Amino acid sequence: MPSNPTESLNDVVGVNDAVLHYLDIIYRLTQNGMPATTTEIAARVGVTPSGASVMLKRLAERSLVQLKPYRGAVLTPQGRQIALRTIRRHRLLEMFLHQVMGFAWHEVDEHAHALETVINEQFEDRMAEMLGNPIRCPHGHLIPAKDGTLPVVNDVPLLSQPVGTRGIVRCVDTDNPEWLKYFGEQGLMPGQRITLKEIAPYGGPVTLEATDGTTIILGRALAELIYIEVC
Amino acid sequence: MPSNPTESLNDVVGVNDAVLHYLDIIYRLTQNGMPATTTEIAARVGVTPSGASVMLKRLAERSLVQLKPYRGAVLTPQGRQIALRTIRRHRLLEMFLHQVMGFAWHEVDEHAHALETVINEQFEDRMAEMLGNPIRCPHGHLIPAKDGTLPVVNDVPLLSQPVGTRGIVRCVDTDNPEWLKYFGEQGLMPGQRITLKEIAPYGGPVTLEATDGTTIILGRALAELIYIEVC
DNA sequence: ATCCTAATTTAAACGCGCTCAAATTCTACT
DNA sequence: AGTAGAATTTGAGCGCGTTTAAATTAGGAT
Repeated sequence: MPSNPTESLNDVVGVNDAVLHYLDIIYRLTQNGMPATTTEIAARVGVTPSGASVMLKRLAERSLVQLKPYRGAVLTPQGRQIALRTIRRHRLLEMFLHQVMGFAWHEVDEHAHALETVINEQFEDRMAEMLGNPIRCPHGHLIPAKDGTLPVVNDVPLLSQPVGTRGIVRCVDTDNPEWLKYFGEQGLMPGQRITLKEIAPYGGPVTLEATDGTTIILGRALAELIYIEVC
Repeated sequence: MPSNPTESLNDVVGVNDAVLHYLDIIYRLTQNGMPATTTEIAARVGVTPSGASVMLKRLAERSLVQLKPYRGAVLTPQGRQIALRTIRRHRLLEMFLHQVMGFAWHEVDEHAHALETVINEQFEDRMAEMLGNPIRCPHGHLIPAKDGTLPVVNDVPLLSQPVGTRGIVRCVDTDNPEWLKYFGEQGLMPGQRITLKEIAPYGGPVTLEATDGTTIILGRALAELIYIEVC
């Protein structure tokens, strides 16, 4: 039983759940501009490095990734396009699960991951329509358009800004449910207006102030996940 | 990558998408009280009879079906329970897709089929809650409760009734999208009040009258799919 | 009772994604 | 430049669901 009953782009080369998962992960890992290493990919997919190595070779044969042996992998334009479609579906699903079905923002990633490779284009379109073509998922990640283009935004890392900066939280860049839950409890989610009050030296805590005057103190690791739009 | 990230009942014996699909189909085929034959099962799953035969043997080893060689298969209590859960999810999904997402009733089966094995219990519960614990899918099929029990209803086959009977359509027993579309165009869907006007002899057409006085003439094959509650 | 045909099962093999163990290649340090 | 240690790839093999082709069985017609 072939597992993936999807359309168009997919069956060009016999793409299935596993392939989509790899492409998705490689896309994320290469967003910093660097090739993704076999070991990194293996860790994310939850597989032995040797297993990932074999799979990467297959993806390369199908022209979905560009592979330099011992040097890591990058997506080809075709691979990137497929990855972007999966990511679009994932983030639309997260939005749908949150807005329509009322799941908490730290719960949506798990469900979306399970569903992203089995829904089809009609389902994708219906969600987008119901949600008014959102450009961000609940965590603030950008939702690629159907043609693979990404919306242009002004997000900057909170910690790239000088103390005193005021802005609106736009993205909390993690899928970790515990962290998300904690962020939520602190009121730190997209839309929240904050002022950067203090950055303690030597990797120390970061102090923020919310609109209502509440003071929020975060460890450096968490603060690094926040992106804002300065205003 | 193991494909089925579900819970409880499933991983008792290593149940996955393929197994769920088989159990679902065997449940449907055995509803008439007769064992399901290998060829029937193979046809529904979309697989060679030999393939189905092998798979059935495996299901029997796992005590999910009771198999008499050359005589057909029946679900064990355990197999039936798993099948009922999949069917519950399938029909809840159909209801969700129809009521919440606005898909037409002839479109929902396809989507539900793709999703039924990947959603988890939390998702199932959320749908049931949003829909107010419905007991029927959009076509009128019964939705098993979480404990596997089926609601008790008074559905009878339309054609088991004498001419002149008045009743409410409760179930249109097909998943065929074209037929469903046609039924819908005739206004024949659950809830519609109808009167059985005439049954032409020798397998001829069946004449109905809707509440608004409209006359509907159906071929015998389609009429046999309709179940009503007499009133 | 026997035979024919259709249904079913078995046997051998395949594709895919995976693991473990061994071989290879890269990289950084001396 | 040489080499140790880490990363990566290769090779052998497995599990699962599948297919094709061959063997077996069931059950009605004669």
